[in-house]
Amino acid sequence: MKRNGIRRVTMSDVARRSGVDLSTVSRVLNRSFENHKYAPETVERVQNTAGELGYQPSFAARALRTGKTMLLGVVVSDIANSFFGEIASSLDECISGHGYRLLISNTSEDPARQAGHIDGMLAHGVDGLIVSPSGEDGLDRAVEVGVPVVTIDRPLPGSSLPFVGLDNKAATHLLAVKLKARGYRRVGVVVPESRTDPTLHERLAGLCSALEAEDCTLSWTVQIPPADDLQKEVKRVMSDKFRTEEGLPDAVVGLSNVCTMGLLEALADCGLAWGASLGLAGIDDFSAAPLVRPSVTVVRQPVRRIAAEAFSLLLERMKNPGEGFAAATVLVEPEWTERESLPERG
Amino acid sequence: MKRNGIRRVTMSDVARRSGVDLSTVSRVLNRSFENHKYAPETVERVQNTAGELGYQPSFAARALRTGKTMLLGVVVSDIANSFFGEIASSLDECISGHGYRLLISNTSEDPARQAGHIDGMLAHGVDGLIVSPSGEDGLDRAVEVGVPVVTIDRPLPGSSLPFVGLDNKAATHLLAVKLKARGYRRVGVVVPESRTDPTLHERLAGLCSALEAEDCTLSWTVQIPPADDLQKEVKRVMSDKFRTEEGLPDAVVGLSNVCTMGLLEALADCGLAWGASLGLAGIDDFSAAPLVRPSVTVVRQPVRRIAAEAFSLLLERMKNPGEGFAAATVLVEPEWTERESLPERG
DNA sequence: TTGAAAGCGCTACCAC
DNA sequence: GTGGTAGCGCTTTCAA
Repeated sequence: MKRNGIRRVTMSDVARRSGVDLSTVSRVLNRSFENHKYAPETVERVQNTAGELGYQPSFAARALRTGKTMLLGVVVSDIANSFFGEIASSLDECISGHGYRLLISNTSEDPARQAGHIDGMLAHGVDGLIVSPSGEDGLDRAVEVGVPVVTIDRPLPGSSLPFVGLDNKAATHLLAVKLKARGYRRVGVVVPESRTDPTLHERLAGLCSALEAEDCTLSWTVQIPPADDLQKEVKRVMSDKFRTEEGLPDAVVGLSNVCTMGLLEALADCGLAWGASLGLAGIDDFSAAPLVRPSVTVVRQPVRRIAAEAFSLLLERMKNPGEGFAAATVLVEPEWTERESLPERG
Repeated sequence: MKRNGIRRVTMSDVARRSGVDLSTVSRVLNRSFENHKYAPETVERVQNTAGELGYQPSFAARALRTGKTMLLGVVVSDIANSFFGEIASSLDECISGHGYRLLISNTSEDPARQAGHIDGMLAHGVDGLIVSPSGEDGLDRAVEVGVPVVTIDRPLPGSSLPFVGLDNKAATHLLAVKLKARGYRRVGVVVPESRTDPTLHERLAGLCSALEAEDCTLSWTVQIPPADDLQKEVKRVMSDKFRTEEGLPDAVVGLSNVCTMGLLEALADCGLAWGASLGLAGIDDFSAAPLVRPSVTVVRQPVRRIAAEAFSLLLERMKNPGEGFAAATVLVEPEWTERESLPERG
């Protein structure tokens, strides 16, 4: 193969140069010594010339032969979101040592784009797929061609795909218990309205019933319609609400990190202080949470664990292709991250 | 090719099913009609059967033949950093419509890992590479095999690789002028000490001379030694400094987003208010900047433009392989982002 | 312990 | 307008 006039070093170059057969080179370099006891001197000679020539295997050729590309597809809604950034970073760590590489794509919550990206990744022959699904589009194709898929962050409704994500029930329960224990009775909630992310409904429903169980009242729920810049939209809507409405609940809760950030902006915008007078908490951490004053108490998702579990599930499925795996759902426990915005109520 | 017992649909399947030759299918599906006027009915038949059969091209096979994989390698120090997250997201947007996919890797500022990742990406046959270099390791290999490289964020010292990044001179000049104009005379600076990122030296040197030109004084410079969690390290070091030292400068400046965030933590930690009494500004925006009170005025990097310029440079080089390109350096202009932390001095 | 050769799916050159 | 075919670089079965 020539590219730009520079011919890449191939196995047959190494073979010719070291006076052995192509297949010998292949076996030596792939240390498939199980069935082939090569003379130590042959091994050494081949390895040396490979080194001298600067031989690099061609994954494309290997993929064509073996059907394995050592490529993992990662499809998320927004890689610029710190949550997915950390997921990507953790996955990168997980795969090192396994020889895989990460193919990453954004869907922007657009099912059509998701389908396109999954199709593209399948065409590239990814060995496995980690998807934070914005709808079911494209996923069936993957299953059809036998590529293992693990979903993360939010399950795909009605699907039996393996899933790894936060235990939202536990998270909302934790939140409700803390709110109650600290004397907050009437709480307001803000949540994005999303057709593609059932997690948000789950959190909302979970918080509702958990609050009820704790004898607390859900003063109001604000659903933020989808928007290009969701955080700004939250700010806008909530600023309006804070300005026009009489009375505040004891505490407000953001059900996703973007929500809580928008909420923060709205509060500041309206000159409302949070903390002692108005409790504030969120689900999902964000980089500004420890920086603002009072700093924001949140229920954290153990991001690195989510990534690790997802990879391990995927690895298992890639190693045993075609096996019938039981539906797997790994719910990771939330982590209470105490900061200043939800103090004991005076 | 079988994978997991599921045979993928190939061109010859389509050919057989539609009663034409394999090569016809190839040409029809690749719309290489330039030299081949096919009968409309043939075209339609082929396209239909391809659709029915659910044919998906194999990029591996195509790559083996053509030497193009439609894969772009992105090597950065930390994909979890919002700067690189946005870069990745912007690139993802840029490539859509060009058919490329993104292969992303973290180096954690480790030259050895960088070399490993670049090698791996070359083995996968990436058509081009976008690198935020942590040293020169591995880059020569890419150049050797003729794969175009564009560096971003920080140039590789002594290298003629094309580069796209912030105009640091302009950024520090802007900062100095604003400081002066608003009555800040003595300024303290905090900057990470890095062996792999010349940008930071450049910013420091730039700010030094710009301040001098404006008749301002550099009260102190704190260099933060490399650490696992740099932000925490900044916080630690600066908290110490603020607590033990008498007197404060008129303003403090963080030379990277992580620095400014750590600075923020340190100030809060020491009960120091920024804004009116102590000016605060930073280079490089971060999500918490508009959220804290007073919100933090920064010199922003036009991230999306950096990504777009880098891609366009790369595209040009990929399209004209082997051409001798003049060394290209694209310096993008900083954007003054006015917020509250650097008011006119009373 | 090593060699020969088939063939993965595709593109592109040459024929007709 | 369409068909035939070589071969990209590699793994792997079969033979020796």
